[in-house]
Amino acid sequence: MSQALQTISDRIQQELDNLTRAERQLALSILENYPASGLGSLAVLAKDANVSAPTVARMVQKLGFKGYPDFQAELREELRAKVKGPIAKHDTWADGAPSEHLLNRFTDAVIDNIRLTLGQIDPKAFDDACDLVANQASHLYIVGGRITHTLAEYFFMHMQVIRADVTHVQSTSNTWPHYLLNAKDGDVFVIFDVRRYENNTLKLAEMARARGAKIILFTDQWRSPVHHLADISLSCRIIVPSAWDSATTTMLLIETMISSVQNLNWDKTKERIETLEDMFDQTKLFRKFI
Amino acid sequence: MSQALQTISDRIQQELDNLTRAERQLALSILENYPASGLGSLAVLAKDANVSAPTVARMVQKLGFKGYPDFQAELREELRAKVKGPIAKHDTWADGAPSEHLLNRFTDAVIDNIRLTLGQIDPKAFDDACDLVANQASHLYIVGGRITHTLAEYFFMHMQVIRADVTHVQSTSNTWPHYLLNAKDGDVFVIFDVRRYENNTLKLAEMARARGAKIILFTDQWRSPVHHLADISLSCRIIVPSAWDSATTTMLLIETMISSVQNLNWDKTKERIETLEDMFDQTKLFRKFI
DNA sequence: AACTTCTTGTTATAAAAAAAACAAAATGGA
DNA sequence: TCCATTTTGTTTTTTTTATAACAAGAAGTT
Repeated sequence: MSQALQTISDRIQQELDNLTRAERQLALSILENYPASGLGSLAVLAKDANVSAPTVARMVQKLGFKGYPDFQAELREELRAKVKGPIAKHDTWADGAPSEHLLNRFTDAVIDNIRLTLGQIDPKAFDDACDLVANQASHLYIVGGRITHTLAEYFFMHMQVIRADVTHVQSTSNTWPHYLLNAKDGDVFVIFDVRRYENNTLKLAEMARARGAKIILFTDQWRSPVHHLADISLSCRIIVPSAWDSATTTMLLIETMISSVQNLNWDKTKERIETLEDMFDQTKLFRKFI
Repeated sequence: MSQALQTISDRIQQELDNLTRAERQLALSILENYPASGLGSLAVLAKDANVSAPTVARMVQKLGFKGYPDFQAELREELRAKVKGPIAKHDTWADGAPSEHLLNRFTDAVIDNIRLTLGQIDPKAFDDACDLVANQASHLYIVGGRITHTLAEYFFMHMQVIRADVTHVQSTSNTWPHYLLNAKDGDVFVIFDVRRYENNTLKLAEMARARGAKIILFTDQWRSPVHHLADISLSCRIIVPSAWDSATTTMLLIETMISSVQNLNWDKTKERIETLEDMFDQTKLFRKFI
């Protein structure tokens, strides 16, 4: 009955280190849909977490409950207290931090960026871009600038696994003209350029265009001058409460594109991925996929 | 799956007139502690409302449920949806694309990752980490692995501007032991390690720890083994509908930290940035703003 | 008042859920 | 590599839980 100072959620997180692999797997599954998942039957909870029923029973006992029913009773009590409690505990992202905390303000801004970015993106254009990137008939060049080169590299790293004929070009380097010598008609350039826009990148885009290459541009809401040359432009909101701009939304689009391209190329990529799975198997920290 | 537009609470209130005396008594009792009371056992609910068990069974059937378990299942589903909050209710993120489109599914997953990550982060720990990173008295080492090195570099790039004495170490490189020779007691290591966890990174962390350094770890929900050595661990959800894991949430935390550290160091950073801007202006690498 | 209909509760039964007992598998140390 | 220990899963048993069947009671009608 005595509603502890800490919630069951806190308690689980605190004990996370003392739990075994299967128990931790279960614990994370509970937290995933807290507290709803814990209010169903033991068997369903076990199944959702891909562990056996006794594992559930054992874990709740480890957490200090008499048994699963006792665990559920406290969960319900907690829910009851929360609903009754201070009207609508203002929804913040980071529990236990005031809404003025940077964690909350920053996250608000990023969610806003994501919403606005996705809201104005043309799905057709995005799909077209994915098709271009997935097309193994043409060479793929990935171009980043001073700030964006990490994003470019992240994209490059994944593309390298997914397909052949990928090159990472840094526009700030003075070696990039060499790469362009090899560019053929129909090749694809994925260019990253956010403010402050870089002259080198623009020059590179012009020359790529002149050689008949397709250009896909990742830029910000104000759009790099490269967008006049681009076949497809994807602009992301980058405003956050910081002296710097945010790359999080761009990252989201990049990752979505990676996933999409991977699907498009699945037959050809399969083996490469299987190798990757083998790598996962090597770590003993995860259960094999069911 | 089809979560009705109206909640069960609405449904009960709407049916209130068609219910008998005992049933109404029960209905009001349910609404009293909604939804917690409905998530317990039928018998307890009956007792709390001073009605018999069959009355409960009969009423939920009158409300259109197959039986009490069915009623509970919907209650849990409702709770689940409510916890996710209004942000998740966003039917589609990309206008003009069906909800099955990868853009929408991927964004859903990322928002979920952000929500769950922020929900379990300890703001105090985060602030402490920022303080450590901001402290210019100690040298700052930033460590990335095979996959995470782009994140590490992104963080490094910003830290380089904000403060002095920053080093970027790649744990996959075989030169990192040299860096450790210089590490002193009290120095700070920011380490990135997500699955599959890298042995090199663990070794590096052990040695850093042995030399008396503080360790801040960015990892995933399953937590790299480094977390046993870390003073502060920040774990991010990374699950997305893709063969790859998502770094977007980690990026969000990194950027928030950058912003926070920048604020903490503002007096000292101000000049650095101004100097840097001058240098860039002179090299004409960039266009002017806007 | 007596009959009918509708509501409610008690008891009995069937279904399910949780826990215990046991066996297999994985892990860690010598 | 082998053995001891821990962890995990399967099967069985016990308990709990929901519902069905039935009976008592209340309300309303003629």
